[in-house]
Amino acid sequence: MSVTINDVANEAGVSKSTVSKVLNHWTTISPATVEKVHAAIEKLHYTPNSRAVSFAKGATSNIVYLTNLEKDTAYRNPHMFDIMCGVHHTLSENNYSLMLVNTSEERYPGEKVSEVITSGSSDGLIIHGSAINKEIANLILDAGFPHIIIGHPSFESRLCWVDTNHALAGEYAAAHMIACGYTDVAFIGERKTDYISAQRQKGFMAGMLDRGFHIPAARIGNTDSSCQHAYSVTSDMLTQPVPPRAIVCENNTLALGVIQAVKDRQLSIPDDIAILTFDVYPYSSIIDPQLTIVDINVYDTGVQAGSMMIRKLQNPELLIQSYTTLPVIIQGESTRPLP
Amino acid sequence: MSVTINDVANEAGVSKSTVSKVLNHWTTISPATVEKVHAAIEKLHYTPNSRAVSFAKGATSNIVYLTNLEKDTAYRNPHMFDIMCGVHHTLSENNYSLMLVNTSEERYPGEKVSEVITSGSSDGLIIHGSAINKEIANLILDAGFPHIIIGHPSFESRLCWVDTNHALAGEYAAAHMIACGYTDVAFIGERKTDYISAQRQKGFMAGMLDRGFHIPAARIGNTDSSCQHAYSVTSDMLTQPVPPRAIVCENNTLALGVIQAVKDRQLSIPDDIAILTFDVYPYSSIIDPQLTIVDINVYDTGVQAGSMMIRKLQNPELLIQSYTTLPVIIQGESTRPLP
DNA sequence: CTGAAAGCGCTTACAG
DNA sequence: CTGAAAGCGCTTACAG
Repeated sequence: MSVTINDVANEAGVSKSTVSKVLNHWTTISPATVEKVHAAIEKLHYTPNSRAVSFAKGATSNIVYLTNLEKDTAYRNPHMFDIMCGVHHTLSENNYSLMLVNTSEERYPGEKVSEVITSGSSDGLIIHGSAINKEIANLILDAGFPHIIIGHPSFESRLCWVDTNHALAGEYAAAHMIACGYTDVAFIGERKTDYISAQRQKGFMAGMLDRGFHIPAARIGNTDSSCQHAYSVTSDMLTQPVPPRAIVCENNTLALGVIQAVKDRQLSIPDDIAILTFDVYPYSSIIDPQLTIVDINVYDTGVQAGSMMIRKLQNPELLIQSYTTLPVIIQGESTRPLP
Repeated sequence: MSVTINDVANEAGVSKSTVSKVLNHWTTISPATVEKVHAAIEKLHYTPNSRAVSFAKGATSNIVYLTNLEKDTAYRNPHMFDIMCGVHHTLSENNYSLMLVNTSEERYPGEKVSEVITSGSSDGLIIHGSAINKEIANLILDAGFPHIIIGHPSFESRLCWVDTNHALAGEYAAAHMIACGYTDVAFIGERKTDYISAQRQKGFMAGMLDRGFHIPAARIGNTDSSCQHAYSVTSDMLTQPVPPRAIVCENNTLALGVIQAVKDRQLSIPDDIAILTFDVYPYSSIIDPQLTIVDINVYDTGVQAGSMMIRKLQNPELLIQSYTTLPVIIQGESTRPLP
């Protein structure tokens, strides 16, 4: 019923080996033959059966995006999908397809990865940071399966990963504040155990120190990552004899609390207190005033991960462990150079 | 190198046909044989090669989720991913995988669908409303390819689709308002040409009328879908001699403008003006006050679409055109029964 | 530069 | 209840 390589071979008057070689861009076929085969393909509207190709080649041209998918992930963590879109973009350009696999409903840790590896349904694995754990790490390392992890794993290993440099983003925040003329800057972050928050804080403090400004402990506020807690921590800070001139908020949710605290004390942004935060978030656009943001282009992180995967497939020995995407400053109304 | 069906057959002392039958749950195999085969599979850690299975069966156990993916879709339209998660959940339960395909970078309309259909890389197509058009419709109908479209297509056809009943959601809004005792209720919607907004408005007005309350034209505000425009339309409405007692906002963005307009006139919510909107949105949680919402569980819509696809695969003749997921009221602080 | 032939690892009529 | 054999539609050494 559907057109096969044999039909094309007959139509073109060549063997199916030759058709196959044309399809796979072998350089040993004469231009005239290539021409004939293409004409036959056009005429018959032939498309190779991808199941047969996969089977014969022993490869799928498919990559799995492994992640932890809960019912409301789309709202709580849109970044995960933005990354996925970036990955998809690059793979698609390279004629790879992307299959979504969810680790959240596994019967045992590593179940899905085992399946992917042993069933041969995919040539490589891109693993979102939310899904990685030791079981999975061991499975892919033992099998030598091509993989890229998005986000630096929390444990040492020979895993391949790409990540954004959160400490660098913290430095960008410091540089921006100093450039505006703010030298007395506070930092409101998450719990001290939060990796990203700690990195950003570290980078921020180092960036300030490099430029000659030491941030004392009193200017650092750690929260339970709720808006409410950010509000109270900020309120406390603002009642100190000398309040800070500017505040760096580690994320948009904290920023909401910080802004409210500033407004409730009748202080104006940025004239009394300047504010900066990290990451464009779903509700960034409706925060009043529009915040200055140190943004990480996570779509680009996905694009990078996709490229790395393509490189791995060509050169499986490659050990990739790198910080890729650079932060970028999105200027809002919440910071302004001092006169 | 890797374990094949022959290895299992040897280990179990049966033919590979028999192993295959055990794998495919044929009922004609004796319990003793099944036992032996399972033991061999366990011992050898055998997993069937999915490429070979696909090829031999002529089917992939894979479904494509076709959608329009732009760089910032994850932020602008998280619903699309929530639906996708629902689809994935159901398919995964039924041992189907989900492949993501993007229509936004096609060289011509229908390119991706043609590829999917003719290459046989997938057994069915779930199409997000953002990706459907006449070209695609014709391709899948001509090929008789199993498909489910999420969202009622804007043109008549024999396509299979599932959708949520937006008019019904409008009725829910009316019923809730009446139940609270609000009878003079305004509706702020998008442009008149917006399908979802028009459906919600229609259902709302019908719901009010059914309960004996006619909504006059002066109580309907159409906007260009911006927060700002919602603000001005609402402000105008509130300066009328008799302002409405409650307002139904067709979406969260409009609600932001409406709330601001109400607050700027020193009116309190819900004591002076009650407010209700549709859909849980990324920033719903930070709107002050928390709004009462008529929500459509779009994850469930995805789940339904997945189930329908499974049914279609079993019975390709099935014509599915149905409204599935029911709306649900999420009570917030912006409406309250009158004393 | 081209083709005949083996083979990829399963499934499934068919025969027994 | 079980197995031998053909076949799914390609790719790829190999020979010429």
